Amino acid sequence: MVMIMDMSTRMFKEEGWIRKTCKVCGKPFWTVDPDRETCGDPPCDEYEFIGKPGIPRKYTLEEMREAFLSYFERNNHGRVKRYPVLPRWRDDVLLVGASIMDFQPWVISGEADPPANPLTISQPSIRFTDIDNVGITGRHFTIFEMMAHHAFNYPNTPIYWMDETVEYAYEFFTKDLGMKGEDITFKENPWAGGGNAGPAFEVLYRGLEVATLVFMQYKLAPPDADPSQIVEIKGDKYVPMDTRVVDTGYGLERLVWMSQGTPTAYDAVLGYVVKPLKRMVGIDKIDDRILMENSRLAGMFDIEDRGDLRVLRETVAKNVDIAPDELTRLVRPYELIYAIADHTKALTFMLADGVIPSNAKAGYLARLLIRKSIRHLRELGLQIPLSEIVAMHIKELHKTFPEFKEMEDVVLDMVEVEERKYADTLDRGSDLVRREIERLKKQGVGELPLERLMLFYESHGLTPEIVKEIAEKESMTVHIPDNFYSLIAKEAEKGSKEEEEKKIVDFELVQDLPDTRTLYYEEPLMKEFDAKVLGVMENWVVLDATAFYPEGGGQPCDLGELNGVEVLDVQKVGKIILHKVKEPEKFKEGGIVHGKINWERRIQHMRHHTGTHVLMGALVRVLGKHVWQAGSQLNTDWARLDIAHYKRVSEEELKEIELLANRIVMEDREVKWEWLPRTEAEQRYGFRLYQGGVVPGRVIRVLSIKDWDVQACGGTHLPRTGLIGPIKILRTERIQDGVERIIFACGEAAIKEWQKERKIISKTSEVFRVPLEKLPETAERFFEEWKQARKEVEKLNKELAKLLVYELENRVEKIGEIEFIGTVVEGDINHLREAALTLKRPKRVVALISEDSKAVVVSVGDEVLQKAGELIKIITKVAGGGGGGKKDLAQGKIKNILKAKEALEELKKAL
RNA sequence: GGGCCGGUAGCUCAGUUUGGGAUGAGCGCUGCCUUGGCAAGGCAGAGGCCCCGGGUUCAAAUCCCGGCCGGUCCA
Repeated sequence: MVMIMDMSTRMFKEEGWIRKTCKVCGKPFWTVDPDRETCGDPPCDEYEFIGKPGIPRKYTLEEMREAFLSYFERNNHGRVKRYPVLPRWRDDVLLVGASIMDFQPWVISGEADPPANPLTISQPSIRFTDIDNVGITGRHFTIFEMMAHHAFNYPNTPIYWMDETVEYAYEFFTKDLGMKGEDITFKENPWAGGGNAGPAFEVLYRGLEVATLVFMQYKLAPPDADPSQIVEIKGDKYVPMDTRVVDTGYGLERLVWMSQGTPTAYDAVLGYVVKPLKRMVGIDKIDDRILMENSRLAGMFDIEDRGDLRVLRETVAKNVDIAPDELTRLVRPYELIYAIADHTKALTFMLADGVIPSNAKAGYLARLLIRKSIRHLRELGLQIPLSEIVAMHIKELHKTFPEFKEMEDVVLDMVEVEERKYADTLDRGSDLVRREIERLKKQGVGELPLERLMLFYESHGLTPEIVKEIAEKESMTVHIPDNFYSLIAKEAEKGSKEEEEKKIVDFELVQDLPDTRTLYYEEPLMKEFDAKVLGVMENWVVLDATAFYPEGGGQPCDLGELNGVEVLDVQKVGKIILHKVKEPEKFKEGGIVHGKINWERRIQHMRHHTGTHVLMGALVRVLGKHVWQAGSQLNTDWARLDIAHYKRVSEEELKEIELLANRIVMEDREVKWEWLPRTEAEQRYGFRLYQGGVVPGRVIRVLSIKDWDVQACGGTHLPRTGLIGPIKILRTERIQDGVERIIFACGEAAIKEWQKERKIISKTSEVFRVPLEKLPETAERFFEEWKQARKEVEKLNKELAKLLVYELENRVEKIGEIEFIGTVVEGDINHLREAALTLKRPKRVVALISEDSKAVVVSVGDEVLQKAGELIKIITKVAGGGGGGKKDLAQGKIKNILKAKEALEELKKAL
């Protein structure tokens, strides 16, 4: 069944709107203008506001945002602060690309309350899909603010739906902004994405899409869905949702642009970067006519590769009657400046919100923006640091986003570090290219093969443009195909393979049992307890209550015994806890059991867990607020904490962190935990809560160390930091670009580490027979002397070889024309080879066999017909072993030294 | 998370394809010669666990497997 839906809203009926079909694209749309024939969306219509704004007064970004938010506030919507662009509350997307993503999945599923309902927000959103269009089309951004009003219609509490949504939009546009109602069209265009779908309107005005109104009411159908409920949208099967959501998106930048009528949206909203850059470049002033024609046509284009761009250039050039090359020369600097302004803005948000540049995930996207921007600056011939441009954004935007000021130092440092890294990459790369060219030239190749070009990009980060620049200086031609990057993508596809699915044990049997009471939360120091058996499945026992902590959140499960029977594993399924026991037959439903926890193990887990939080607080304070937990794993005798950080942690910093963490221990601070509704916890403590990753559930457990650290955490903790005992940092590792691993030990484990270290040191000093403090210099001296001795041996070997040579010179036998030296001597392979090579003469064959090392060497002079590699086979054939080599020298080893003489005789015969 | 590239003298790298010999190259370093002094040049010399571990082989910098470290592209 394909979705057919009546989309005639109250306003359309009462105000006499007409439903028409676009004569170009064939899609249905609503208008009050009886003469209108097209839907209003490019390319069916083109921009009509360039040079003649479609909104009576000019708005700045701040003014437009405020106009929108306050309109909806006046209409009973709660105003909500923006969310970070790095979505800490979910792990299925890298960046926030729409306002609705703030409320997925918890609010939409009903597990968390919306911060207000209905609500209004302006959410900075980042999308990379159109990155190649940015700067060129005039309307695409990698970052934009999606202004929105959302209503969450939960099953029994409807807020509002289609009628009201359309009316709000229309009233805001016409009354508050003064847009002309007859030029507004509502185009019907069902929407689907992120597992949800529903009918939607695109709101179009003078050739520009200014808003999208989505009525989310379907979700992807589960495999067991009732067939009568299924609807099909854009080829996928959906079923109705319990919660229907009004999901709108108004383009803040586009509305500002509409009000200013500038040639591009970038001029309207990024002037504070665009203007100074134009000044610095000393850009040619272009005829407005060319600029506007370019914008008008670019607005209808979607650039996917260099071929598309060429078509755009040719079309514009024809219309304004200049050569395409001339047009490119004029327009290109503008495009570069626009792209830089946009990219650095997206970067500012990402870095300030905690993205660390790296070679993976969101961090890679940050690096991508940095490198693209640097290349654009190069192309412009501008030699200013990228951080300077980022600083411009912070200066402009901190009034609206005060958090930028707080992060400024770290953000600018990250950009500088990245800039240096890229400079290194380019330096290394251009050396590589030059060497490769030299090689190719020697082979007489005049053009760089495509395969090399791709290798330079994929393995060394050199774009074809940069390679071309270097190559042409060395007079080597380079041809870059229009679809270069598509070729790379294809290449990448070949390598990717399906990921193996993790196997989860089927615990469906426990579905009907009640939730297990968690005694380890109620009484964290409980070592023994009594409970009732609710069920036994295979070798798993379920109780009504337990003090056994099940594996989770990086903390391993507790071990111990139930009624004296060993507990091997403890797992959690939903809210039911299962104990795997050695002898399940000893348990029966309804029985009472006495549980005993292996306390030595558990207390170490608690020390390490609370210690992790203490350490985290120290890391943030010493390294900066960008530091986030990227994972952690506790064990009995050590623990590790992975953190996002953009450079290696220095020895100095480590000392400071360790000291600070131990001070917090010694201050014996209070550790508290409480259960809070998700939204309330987020609003009180911010997203810093989600250090340990996303936590599920309507209420979440918040763990705080007084004035030091607050996190959502389900682990078991000590009530005071003093109980942790010493915290000892063992070492750090860089597990990935942008992620540092800190390995440490707490409590008894820390003490054991110290004892282990002392043992290593005392053992070592015993070996060297010197006091501890003399160890470094002694080790160094020994190493030096060892190297010296090795050299001495080498030298002596050469001396011995000389002696041998001297002796052997007298043992030449004549076999026809050929001189032959064949004898059994002493020495290792190096020794023999040295002698054989020194003895080599044009008409001479030398064959030496070592008595002690069984090594064989044969050297053959230039004027001898046989090859050394063949001659040595004669020896190994007789005396066993093997060997081989080239024409003039062969080496090998024999098995039977007693046959050495016989072998040499055999060889002699062959000459 | 996956793919690709790399790790040899203090530094930048040849050599790895096809296993056999580190005369390795340039820069830097030390000494001497030339010079009034400097720049520069000439001569001589020092400096290598060929990333680590295992395997194959008579033989591994070189081939295979594993690990560590660095770089890079993609999602």
